[in-house]
Amino acid sequence: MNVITRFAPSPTGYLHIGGARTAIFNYLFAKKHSGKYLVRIEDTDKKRSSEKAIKAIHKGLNWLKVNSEYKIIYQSQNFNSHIKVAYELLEKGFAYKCFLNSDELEKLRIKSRENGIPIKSPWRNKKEQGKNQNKEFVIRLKMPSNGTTTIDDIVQGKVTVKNEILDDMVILRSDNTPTYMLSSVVDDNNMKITHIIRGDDHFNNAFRQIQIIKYLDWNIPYYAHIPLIHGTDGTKLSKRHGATSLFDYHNLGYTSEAMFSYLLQLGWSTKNDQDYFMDRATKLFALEKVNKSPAKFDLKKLNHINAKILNNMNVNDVYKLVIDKFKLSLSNEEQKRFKSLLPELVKRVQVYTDLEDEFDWLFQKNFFCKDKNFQSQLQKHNLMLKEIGSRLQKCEWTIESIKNCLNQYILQNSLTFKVIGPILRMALTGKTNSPDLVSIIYELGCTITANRLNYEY
RNA sequence: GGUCCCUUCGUCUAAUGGUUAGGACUCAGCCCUUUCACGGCUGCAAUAGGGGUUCGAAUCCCCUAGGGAUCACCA
Repeated sequence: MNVITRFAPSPTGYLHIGGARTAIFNYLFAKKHSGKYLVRIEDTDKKRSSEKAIKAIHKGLNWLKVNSEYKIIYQSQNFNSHIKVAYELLEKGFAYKCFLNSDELEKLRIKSRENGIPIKSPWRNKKEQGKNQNKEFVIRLKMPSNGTTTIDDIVQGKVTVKNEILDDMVILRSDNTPTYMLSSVVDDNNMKITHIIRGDDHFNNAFRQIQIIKYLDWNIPYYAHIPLIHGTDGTKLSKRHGATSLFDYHNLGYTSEAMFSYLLQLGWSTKNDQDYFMDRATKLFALEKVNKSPAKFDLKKLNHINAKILNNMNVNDVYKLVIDKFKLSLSNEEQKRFKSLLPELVKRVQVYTDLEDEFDWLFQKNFFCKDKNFQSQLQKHNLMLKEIGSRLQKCEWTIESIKNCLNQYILQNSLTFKVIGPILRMALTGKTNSPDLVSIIYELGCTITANRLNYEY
């Protein structure tokens, strides 16, 4: 089979992480089967759609590297074909005009809900609309009233529903625009989508939409309704759970590789493999292995994956991420210093934006320790720092010599590294923890090191 | 409320009738160590509850409880 999948977001806001995961699944499934992966913007609701949102979605997809290589499809551009189908359904008797006004509809809705029956307009069985000819109407699909509908969903399994619970959904609005329920089905058919992979909040819709397909005798696609992502409290992920926009995670210092890997393993895995990167995932991905139950979004695990990825990345790539993020412009010397120290610094953060804390001592001219808590200690050991500083100035500038120089000082003064270490660290970095001191001294260079050790506190 | 779906350590999950129920994250402890990390090792911790079927059930069936999705001229 020639697999074709699609990711079909509605451009009403940013790309949220649930949508991002749906995109990943669609992308991977298509790649795995050497098929096509398409993106379709579902902008049937013009009032809620925006250009800005479309841009945000592309930005997100590009960042995650799951954008389509094919032409992006805009649903609104196919309106005419959708409308045509609505009238075709009407002509064939599978749909009907409904002239209910909003008050009448509201009453019907309340009644339906009380009785636990779906909405079916009284116009369903009226032969001709005669005097209503000029009134506003919607077109509703005439759902089968008996029998059952079964969908063999790749993720959810075989599910059967009684047709009597299906409501006569609106397929064409009174302003002559098609609804999502119609447009989506028509576009999927036109695009020859073979596998519809989407959030399971659409599962109920599938039983309604499939009726259109049956009436028109179109090919029924495979369905795979993947579970939603939940917040830590078990409810559908929303803003109160923290960032829900995919791109927020970029701004927070997560790599797209980490997001990809994490989102993918939220609901899918093979055996005990833990990290799935693009190339491996495309080989292994199988919809059948997707869990039916929703998974909770766990930032701690994301942090862990991100830290691991950051540490396995090429130094230049991490460097670039940080430079871009903070718009740093560094001298050659500073660049070299940063890159040399970066592998050690990265071990200490989970998101690369946390590296910002290191910028002061790394790049600030005339740096000195500003932390009040350490001032007295620095004053107390003023002489020691100066002595070490002057010894270092005479030292050949290699890691080995610097190390020897410090060791000599320790030996001659009957000290241990534990005694001088913390003081040196405060003077050089202003902090109580840092990478190895010898490397720091080496990378800072003789002049800067000496200046910092000679500072009068 | 109707309909549909779900339920294995706190979290993500493995185990498709036979395992001391495995791994990963988190947490705790230890080792390494000039600090903080990295890394390594060890530990805590689960089959929602109740009935069946079976020699044997996390796994199959039923009931209960809990959770979720959906019920628009939104998508």
